[in-house]
Amino acid sequence: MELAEGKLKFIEAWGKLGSEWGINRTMAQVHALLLVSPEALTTEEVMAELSISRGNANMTLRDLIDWGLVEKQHKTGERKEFFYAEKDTWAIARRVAEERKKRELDPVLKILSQLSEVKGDEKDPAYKTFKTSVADINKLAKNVNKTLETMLKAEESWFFGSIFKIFK
Amino acid sequence: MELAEGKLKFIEAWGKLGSEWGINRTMAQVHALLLVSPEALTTEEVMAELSISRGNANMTLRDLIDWGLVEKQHKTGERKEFFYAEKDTWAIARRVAEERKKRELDPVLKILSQLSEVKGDEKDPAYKTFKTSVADINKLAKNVNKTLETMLKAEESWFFGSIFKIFK
DNA sequence: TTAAACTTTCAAAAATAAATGAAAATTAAA
DNA sequence: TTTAATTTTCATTTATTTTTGAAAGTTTAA
Repeated sequence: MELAEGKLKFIEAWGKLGSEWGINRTMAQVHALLLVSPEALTTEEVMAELSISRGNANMTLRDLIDWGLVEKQHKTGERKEFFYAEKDTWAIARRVAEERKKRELDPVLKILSQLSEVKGDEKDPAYKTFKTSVADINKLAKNVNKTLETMLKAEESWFFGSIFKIFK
Repeated sequence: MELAEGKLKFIEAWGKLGSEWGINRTMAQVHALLLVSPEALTTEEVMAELSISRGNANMTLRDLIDWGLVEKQHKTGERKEFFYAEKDTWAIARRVAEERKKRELDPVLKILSQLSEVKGDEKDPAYKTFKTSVADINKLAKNVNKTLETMLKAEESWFFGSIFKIFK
């Protein structure tokens, strides 16, 4: 396979994966494009490579910056802004994990703890099932939360190394 | 908070979480409803509780069965079908992990291994960056894959217990 | 200043995903 | 069988998400 073809395949695959995980397809594609670009790209270049509009490119790049996955660069003598993607995969994974934890897991943990307070008739099967399900999910969510917190602090080799040491 | 209100909050939260993770909101809500129901429900009951159409209820329930999260039950003397959700949270997490691994991670691993074969000019920065990014993502994906495989085999207490023993 | 280069915004359009509901298909009791 | 109950299908409709593109805003060089 040629580089050009591989690049297209990579962008396509990353976009598909993103959309399956609730991330806008175009955003994932722009990220993929920047990931395989040695140099920072301009908005124009992103627009041209992916055939997307200026507005779309601009908003998507801004979102990627908000996620901490891309940074703006300025080149001396150049008026335009350049966009460069963080290349360290483990850092990317941590950024995504951190952001989604903050946006999604933390709110869910809050709601679950409220739902743990629901009072009712201990004889009522509906109440008992509710209680048990909420308690179980709460326990799992807290374990996931603790694991993520560990991951956010860890180096990749340490994190996976330690996991596999245990489960070998 | 009352049971009725808590139930609504739970269904709403589960639906929102689902949609953030690429799962149809209604499907997550039906799952939530069944999770807190001590008894198996009929299609009619699901339709009424969530105010959704027959077609939607039918398709959603079928999808949940495909995911292995819900099973059909038949009651003697009853013509209708009843739907019951697996209540063991760890089993649910494993089912979801297994299914998404199969549907999403496995195809990505396959593409990444193809992309590892891309040939090009070692002096070309575009080629070098492509190679490095693909190799790094491949490594991470394989580690995630191994961790998932471990999780699929493990008991919850063992899995998290072992992780926290290491990271204490 | 001013004017060209560049970035951002956002209402409208297009694309995509999900839901409806009535008809067709299936099932099982009479 | 026949028929009534129940489930499934799927063309249409509705809702949601994403993209466009032109206008407004901003920046910087002359």
